[in-house]
Amino acid sequence: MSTAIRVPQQERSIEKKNKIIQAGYELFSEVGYYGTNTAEIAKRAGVSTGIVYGYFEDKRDILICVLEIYIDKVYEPLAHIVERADKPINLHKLALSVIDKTIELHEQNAKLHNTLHSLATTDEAVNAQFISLENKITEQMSKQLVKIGVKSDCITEKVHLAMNIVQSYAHETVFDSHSYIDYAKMKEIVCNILVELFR
Amino acid sequence: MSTAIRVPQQERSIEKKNKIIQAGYELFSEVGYYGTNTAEIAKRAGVSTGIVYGYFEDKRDILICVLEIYIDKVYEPLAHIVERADKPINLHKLALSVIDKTIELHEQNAKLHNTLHSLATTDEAVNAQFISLENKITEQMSKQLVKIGVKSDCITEKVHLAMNIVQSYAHETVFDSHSYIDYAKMKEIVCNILVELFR
Amino acid sequence: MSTAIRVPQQERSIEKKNKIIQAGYELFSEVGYYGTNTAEIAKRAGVSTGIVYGYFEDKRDILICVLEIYIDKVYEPLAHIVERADKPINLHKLALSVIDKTIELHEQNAKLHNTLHSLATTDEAVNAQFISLENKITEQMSKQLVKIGVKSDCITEKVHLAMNIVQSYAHETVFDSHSYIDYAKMKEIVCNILVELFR
Amino acid sequence: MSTAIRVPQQERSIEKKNKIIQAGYELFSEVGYYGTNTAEIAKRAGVSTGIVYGYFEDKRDILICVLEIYIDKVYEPLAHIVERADKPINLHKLALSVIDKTIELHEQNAKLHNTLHSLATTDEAVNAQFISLENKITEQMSKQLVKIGVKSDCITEKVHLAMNIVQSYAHETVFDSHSYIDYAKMKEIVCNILVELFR
DNA sequence: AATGAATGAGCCTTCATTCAT
DNA sequence: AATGAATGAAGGCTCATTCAT
Repeated sequence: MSTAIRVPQQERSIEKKNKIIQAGYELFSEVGYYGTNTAEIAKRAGVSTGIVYGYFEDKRDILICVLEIYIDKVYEPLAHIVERADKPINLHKLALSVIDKTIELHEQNAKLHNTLHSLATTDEAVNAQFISLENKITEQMSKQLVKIGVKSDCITEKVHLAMNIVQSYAHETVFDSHSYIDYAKMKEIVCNILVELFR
Repeated sequence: MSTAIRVPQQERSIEKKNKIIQAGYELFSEVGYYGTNTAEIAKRAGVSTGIVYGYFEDKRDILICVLEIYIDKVYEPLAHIVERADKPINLHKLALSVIDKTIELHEQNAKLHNTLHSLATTDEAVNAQFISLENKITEQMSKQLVKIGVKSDCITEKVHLAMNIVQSYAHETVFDSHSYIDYAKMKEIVCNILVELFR
Repeated sequence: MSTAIRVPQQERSIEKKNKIIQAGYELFSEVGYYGTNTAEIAKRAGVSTGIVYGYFEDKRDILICVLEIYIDKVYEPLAHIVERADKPINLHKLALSVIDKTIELHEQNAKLHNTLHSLATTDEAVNAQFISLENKITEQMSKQLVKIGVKSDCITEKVHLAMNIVQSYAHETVFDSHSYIDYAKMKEIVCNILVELFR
Repeated sequence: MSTAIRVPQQERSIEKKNKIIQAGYELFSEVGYYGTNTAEIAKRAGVSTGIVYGYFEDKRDILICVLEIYIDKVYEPLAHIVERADKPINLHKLALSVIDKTIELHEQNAKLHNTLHSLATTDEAVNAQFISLENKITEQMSKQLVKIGVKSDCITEKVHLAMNIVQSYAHETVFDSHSYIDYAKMKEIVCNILVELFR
C-alpha cells in the first residue's frame, strides 16, 4: 500500500539523503527531537517536505540515521587515538588524549547525545545502537591495549568502565559547571584513576 | 487574567495534587514527557482534565513537581547511608552500600531519570534542579567523610567524581546489559576505585 | 431540574446581587464580554463562583442586568437635563448641555456600549433593551420639547435623529481622534444642526 | 521556528485563501467572531482545518483580512458616487444617493460592522483600520466637494460629521425599527441637514 | 445561602504524513 | 523523482456550569 522507501543508488539521490540527515543532525542538536518538525528539516536540507518521505519511512527513521552518523562521529576519533598508541606505552599520555578528545566531542554533540539517549529509553532500536557503539569502542580499545602490552585481568570490564568515567567527566566539564568544582584538578584525578586501572 | 493556581491547604486537595504528580511520575517514566498527554495524566489520577490546571500552571509545571519528588527519592536514601557511616570508617563497606543503593534507585527511576535529564537540555529550570541535586549530594557527602576522618585533598572533586562513577556503573548494570561484561567483577573494580580515591 | 433562580428579598442578598452586577459592569467595560469569565466576576464581587448561579441563570443573564443599569446610567442624566429645560427655551444652551453630558457618559461607558451594541446583533433581548432605551429617551424628550413650546412637525423623528447625531459626535470625540478634525468646531456645527432642527 | 504563512501566488491558492476569507466573512456576520470557530470556517470554505493555518497566522488574522475586504466593500461604492458627482452640483441628489447607498451597504454588512466595531475596542489593528477607512472617505469626499465648487469652511469636519449622520440613519433604518418613527420622513430630514450643511 | 473544587465539552493550533500535479 | 499544498487527528488549555459539603 505504502510506497517503498527508495534506496538511492544514484549520486544525486545519495547526496540529497545525506543533506536531510545532516539537517536532522543539526536541528535535533539545536532544539531536540520534539522541537524539530519535518518541514523544517526539509527546508534546511533544501528539499521539499514530500520527498523526505521518499527517503525515510518517517521522522523516527531520520533519527535513526542521524544516530548512525553521530556514532561514527564519536567512534572514529577515539578509535584513531587508540590505534596510534604505541609501545612503549605511556598510559598517562593516552589517558589524557582520550579525555581531551572526549571533551571535544562532547562539546560538539552533547545536546544531541542527550536527546538520543533519552529516546533510547522508549525506542528499542535507538537503544540497540547505543549499546553496539559501546561494544565497538570497548572491543577495539581492549584489543589495542592488549596488543601494546597492557597486562591486566578483566580488561574488558576495565575499558568499559574507563570509557564511562571519561564520558561522565566530559559531560560534567562541558555542562554542569558546578562553581565549587576545580575541573582541572578533577581531570588529573580521572587521569590517575585510568592509569591506576591498567597498570 | 489567568486563573490563579490553587495552593491546596486542605488534605483532600493535597492528596489530589499528589495523585496528579504521581500519575505524571508514572506516565513520564513509562512513555516519556512527549508521549504523555494531560488527559491521560488526569485519567490515571482519577480526576478531570480541567482540574489539572487548577493545581498546575501547565504540563511543564507537572514535570517540575515530578522532578522535585524524583530528586527527593534519590537524595534521601543516599544521604541516609552517608549519615550513618561511622568511625572507624570502613570505606569498602560504605562504597558497597552506596553502589547497591544507587543501583536500586536506578532500577526504580532510570527511565524517568533519562527523560528528565534530556529535558534539562532545553529547560533551564529542570537543569538547575539537577545541578542543585548534585550539589546537595556532594556537599553532604564531603562533610560527612571529613567528619569521619577521611583526609584527602580535593575531597569535593573526588566525591563528585565518585558519585558520577557510581551512577554511571548503576546505569550500565540496570540498562545496557552488554553480554561480554561481568558486572559483578566490574562492581569490585568500581569499589576499589572508590576506596583508592579516599585513602 | 435546575434550581430556580432566587429573587432575593433580603437586603443582604440584594446587595450581593448588585455587587455581582457591578463587577460585571466593570469587567465587561474593561475587557469586554468574551474577555471576562465568571470566576473573575465572582472574585471582584467578593463572592464565590457558585453563588453567581444562585442569582443569575447564566453569564448572559448578568449581561442583561448590566445592560439594565447601563441604560439607567445613560437615561437618567439626559432625562434630567431635558426635564429642567424651561421657558423661555434656549435651544442652543440645551443642545450644548445634552452634547456635553453625552460626551461625559460616553467617556465613562463607551467600551461597554460597544460591547453591548455588538451583542445586540446576536441577542434579541439585548437588542430589545437598546431599542426600548431609545424609545424612552425619544418619548421623554419629545414630550418635554412640546411642553416648553417647541413647535415643529415630525418632532419624534427629529428628536430621535438628534440623539443619534449627538451620540455619533460623542463617540467620535471620545474615541476616534482623527488628527485632521477640529473637534471644537465640529461641536459648534453639531449644535447648529440641532438648533436648526427645532426652530 | 513557526511555520511561515504562505503568500499564495498561484491562482488556485489565491482562490482558496479568498474562499476562507469569504467563509469568515459570512460566519462572523452571522454569529460573530466569538460564535465562530476555525473548524467551521474551514468547513464552509471547503478546506481542512489545517490549511487555514497555512494561509493565516491565526483566527484573528482571518478577521483582519475580512475587515480589509469589508472596508473595500464599503469604501468603493461611496467613493464612486462622489467621484461621479459633477457640476452643476445638485446637493440634494448627491445626498440622496449617498444615503441610499449607505442603507444598501448596511443591509448587506451591518451585522459584520457591529462585530468588527466592537472588536476595535480590544484590538488596536482593527481600530486603526476603521479610523483609516473614515479618513479615506472623508478625504476623498472633501476633495471632490471642493472640486465641484462647494464653498464652505470646516469642510472636513462637515464631511466627517455628515458621514456619521448618514451612517447613523442607515443603521437606524435597517435595524432598530422603532414603530413610531416614520423613516421616510426622517430620511428627508437627514437630507435637508446635509444640504444645509454644505450650502 | 454559600463555597470553591470539579467537570468536560470545546477551542485554537500544530504537525506527521499523504496526494495531486 | 520532486514539489508543497492539503489533510485531519491529536494536544494543551479554558471556562461556563454543576455539585458535594
